[in-house]
Amino acid sequence: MRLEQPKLKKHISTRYQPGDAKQSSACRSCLLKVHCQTGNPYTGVSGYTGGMTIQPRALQRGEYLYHQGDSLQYLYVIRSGSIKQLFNSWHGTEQIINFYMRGQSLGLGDIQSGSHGSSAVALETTSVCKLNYGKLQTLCKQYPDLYDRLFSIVSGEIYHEQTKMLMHGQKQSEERLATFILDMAARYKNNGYSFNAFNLPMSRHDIANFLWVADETISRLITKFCDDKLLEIDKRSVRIADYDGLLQKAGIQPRSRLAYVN
Amino acid sequence: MRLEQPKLKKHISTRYQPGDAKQSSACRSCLLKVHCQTGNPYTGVSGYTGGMTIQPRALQRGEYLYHQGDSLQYLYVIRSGSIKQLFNSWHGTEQIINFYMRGQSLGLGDIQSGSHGSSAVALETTSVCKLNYGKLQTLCKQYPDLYDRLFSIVSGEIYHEQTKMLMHGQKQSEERLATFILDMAARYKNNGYSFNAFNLPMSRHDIANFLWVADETISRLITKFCDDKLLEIDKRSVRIADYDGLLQKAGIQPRSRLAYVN
DNA sequence: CGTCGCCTTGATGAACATCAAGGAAAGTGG
DNA sequence: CCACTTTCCTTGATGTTCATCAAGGCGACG
Repeated sequence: MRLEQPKLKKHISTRYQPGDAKQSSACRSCLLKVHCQTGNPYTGVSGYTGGMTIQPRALQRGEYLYHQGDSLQYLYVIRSGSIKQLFNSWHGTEQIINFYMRGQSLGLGDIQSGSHGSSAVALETTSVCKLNYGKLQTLCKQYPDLYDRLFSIVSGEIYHEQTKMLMHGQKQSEERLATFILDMAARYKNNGYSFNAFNLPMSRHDIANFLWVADETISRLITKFCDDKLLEIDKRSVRIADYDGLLQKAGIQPRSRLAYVN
Repeated sequence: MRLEQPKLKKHISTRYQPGDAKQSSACRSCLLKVHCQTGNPYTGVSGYTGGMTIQPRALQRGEYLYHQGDSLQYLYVIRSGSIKQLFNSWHGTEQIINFYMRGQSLGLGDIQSGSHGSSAVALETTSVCKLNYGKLQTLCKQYPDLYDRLFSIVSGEIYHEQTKMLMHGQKQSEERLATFILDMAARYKNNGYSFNAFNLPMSRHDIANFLWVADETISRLITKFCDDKLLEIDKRSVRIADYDGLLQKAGIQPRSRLAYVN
């Protein structure tokens, strides 16, 4: 009794080349994934996709993707680089709520209210795809499978937020920092990079703000971790020297929930 | 070219009586809302609804609705009572992630993984509606508007989680407790109760756990708030004596984001 | 070279955890 | 009904973690 859904996969097989370099790792976890035509030869064609476009200009360090209070026009997915999500309270203080890295989506928490409840600022040169939310809704009506996928992603975001809570709930700041570093490592690993040697995109100050400790405390802890031969850090480049030791400091079991926070 | 959507409102007008007492305040924010037939005379009829049913037996204090690790079968909406969401870490400690009160949904963060990442325990005698997730998906395919509604709710949950983070990010435990109490007040108000006199459903121990402070600290702060004429507390019954004073202690502006945390 | 931003290190003090003891209310069994 | 335990909460004394204040190092950049 129902009309058949448009045959999505067939379209893809003719129009979208999975081998396309630009579609690779950053897109694996993207919410539009199979519907996306950015970076493939058919970008210009207006068809069943068209919701997703690459933001033409990359953001520079410190630049805002959107401001707290802006109305929600787009959702964003990070192609490369990283972004901090921050909340400005009325008495002028800033609180970093999240760090987003490539493949992650921004704005999902602002759908209900229709406006951005916090700001997004690039930590480094960052390129994003943007996705008109109105068009996304239309697209979803056409392809209910996309709805399911979106659902899964948004649900995952809740899970992620709650897991982050667990990290912050660790009372010792030492535990929190260790968990944070392990989480960063896990994220780099997820993106196909080395998990035991990477560059932190954020400043010490940002880390301190995010972990709710004083800047000086982060500094001290980092030197302590180095003294204890857990890490080797030169400015923002990190090498994990003793993974198990870090796990122990973090007080977490290898494959527990906290092993992947952000 | 597309089949018409089933005319939902028509069905409702004949089958569902909005005046039904059992459908009142607890259901206002429920995710199924208009699709729900619990508590109306047609409950037994298998029709386009049927995803949502009332859990026959109410939970008693301390009873588990589900356990961490259980596979996700249902989403739940609280009809009356309250529930704490808690995470058990491998070294045996418990961390309360959330308190849920009537009208709120449980399990949304567990959709992606397909299993409950934390447990849900009743704080008092609690009645819930349960909602088979598989059926919900089917229902959504039939009524895309339901999808949009669900989406909004899940997005709101992210927003809510992030706002909770802001509360926890307040460094002084005094601020956190004040924010917590104001939040409880706001929730009672939302449910149609008095906002300046209510009963806390959770123990001091639970509050302490949730706010990441020692039990003794909560005790001391409460007596301090009473001494300062901000509150009058007898066991679990709270009366807010000085609302503005509490706001000031919490360090928040009347209608700011933190005014409604949970 | 000087200035600025970012980070580090040291000294001090405050907030809060921990340890310890006891009170009040509620349940339990006689 | 009364002892009895148990749970939950309160209050006090002490110690530790971490914020704050202060100073200086170091690379980047003009």
